[in-house]
Amino acid sequence: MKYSAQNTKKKPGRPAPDDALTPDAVAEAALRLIDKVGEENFSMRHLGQELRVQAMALYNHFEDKDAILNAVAGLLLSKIKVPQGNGSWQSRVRDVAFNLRKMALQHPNLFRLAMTRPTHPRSALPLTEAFLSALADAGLTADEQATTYHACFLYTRGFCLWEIEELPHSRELQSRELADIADRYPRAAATRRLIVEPDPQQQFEAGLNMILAGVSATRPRPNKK
Amino acid sequence: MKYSAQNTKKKPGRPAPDDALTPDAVAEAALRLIDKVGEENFSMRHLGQELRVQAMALYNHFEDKDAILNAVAGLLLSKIKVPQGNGSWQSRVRDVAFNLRKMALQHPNLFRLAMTRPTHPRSALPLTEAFLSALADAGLTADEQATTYHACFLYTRGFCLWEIEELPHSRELQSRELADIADRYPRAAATRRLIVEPDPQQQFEAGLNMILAGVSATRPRPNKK
DNA sequence: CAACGTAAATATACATCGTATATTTACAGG
DNA sequence: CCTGTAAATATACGATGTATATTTACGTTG
Repeated sequence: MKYSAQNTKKKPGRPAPDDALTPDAVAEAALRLIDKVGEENFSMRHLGQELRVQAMALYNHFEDKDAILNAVAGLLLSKIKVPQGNGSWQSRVRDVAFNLRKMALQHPNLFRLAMTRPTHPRSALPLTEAFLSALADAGLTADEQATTYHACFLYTRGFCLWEIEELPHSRELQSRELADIADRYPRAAATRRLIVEPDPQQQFEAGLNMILAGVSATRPRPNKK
Repeated sequence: MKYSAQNTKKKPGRPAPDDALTPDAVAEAALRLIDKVGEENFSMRHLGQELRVQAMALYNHFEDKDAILNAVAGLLLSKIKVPQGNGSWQSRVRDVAFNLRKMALQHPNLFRLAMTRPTHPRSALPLTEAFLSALADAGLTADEQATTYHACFLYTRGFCLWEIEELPHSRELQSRELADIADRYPRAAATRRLIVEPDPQQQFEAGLNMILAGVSATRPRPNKK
């Protein structure tokens, strides 16, 4: 079911000011389209059609497709709400991580894009800052903050990508194959079920808690706020 | 610089048994090719040329391109050596993680493929088993093993992908942009340097140790071996 | 040993993709 | 009003994955 031609018979040439595209409009439309159809089904022609425009018109506003994807990534990151800190530093770290995961679950087709693009350092800064502000309150040195932030972020991102992209496939794995596996790797097969079957939210929280416990263990007397 | 036609003038028809392709030969060639040129420059025609064969010949041995990529992923995973356990459970977990990272650094163009494809559960089993055997010796319950394994694995994979795919880009970020960043997010900018500049090996180890410390903290009295 | 079915290759073709280039149009500034 | 230019269309090219048709020679069977 290819997207049909829908009789776009527009004359070439400069459009009326109100009908003109803007980079923002292009980026927003691209975001909505990818959200709907996934990145692998997103093409310049497809996006053009969504905007009632030929594909090449988009190149007046963006260098190439890559630039559009970068813009989409930045746009999505800018929409993540970062909680202003209340409560213990642990619960603030958790809040940030939970917000990230919430975005992942709401926009599974956009999450990888948002977390992967080079735009990332720039637009993810509020998020980073929220993480670090919590870790600073834990009394960590700058070095420890860096390591801890990195570990928490990588874990959170990795878990969300796993939950979105791998868990669904894992769940439909044939029991035939599972039996085959269980023969030679009994422990791995059993563990597989313990990872795939339980509530992901709890799994996520348990892993994050483990990291936070490691932080506390390394540095047993944090500053009281 | 497109790969040139190199005068492949072979007659159609069934080849001599010695000249015939095999699925294994195709998968190995694909692995080598992707290792060299990266997944995004890997095409059926390109692979065919490597094997002195038209692209369509490959479809006699694999369903489609996706199936070839799956085979490559499995092939690479099967080549990872898993250390048989010596030393404390912590050092055994570290060994497995280090082996994974070693493979990542040796084959940066193949690592994402290997870690992403659905083949994963099947071929990664020896690796999983090695992780779990160490965690079992730590005295963890099956549930705890599952959570811990998952956290360690996600962290390791996430770190390696970051090191391979993001760190290089981060390092060439313009100082102009950095200054811009430092104004509004001083903490994040400072942390960025602490993450991007130090030795990745030490960073990786520090993060992993943090997780392992969390495990020990949660369960302070492991079984002695 | 000849006939034949079929496995494994080539040959050709198509839709789709990103995008380079050329053309067209209408607004904006002198 | 004239004109330069911004923003659109139109067209075209090279790649890509792969469906389909064709060709060839191996292996089997009479």
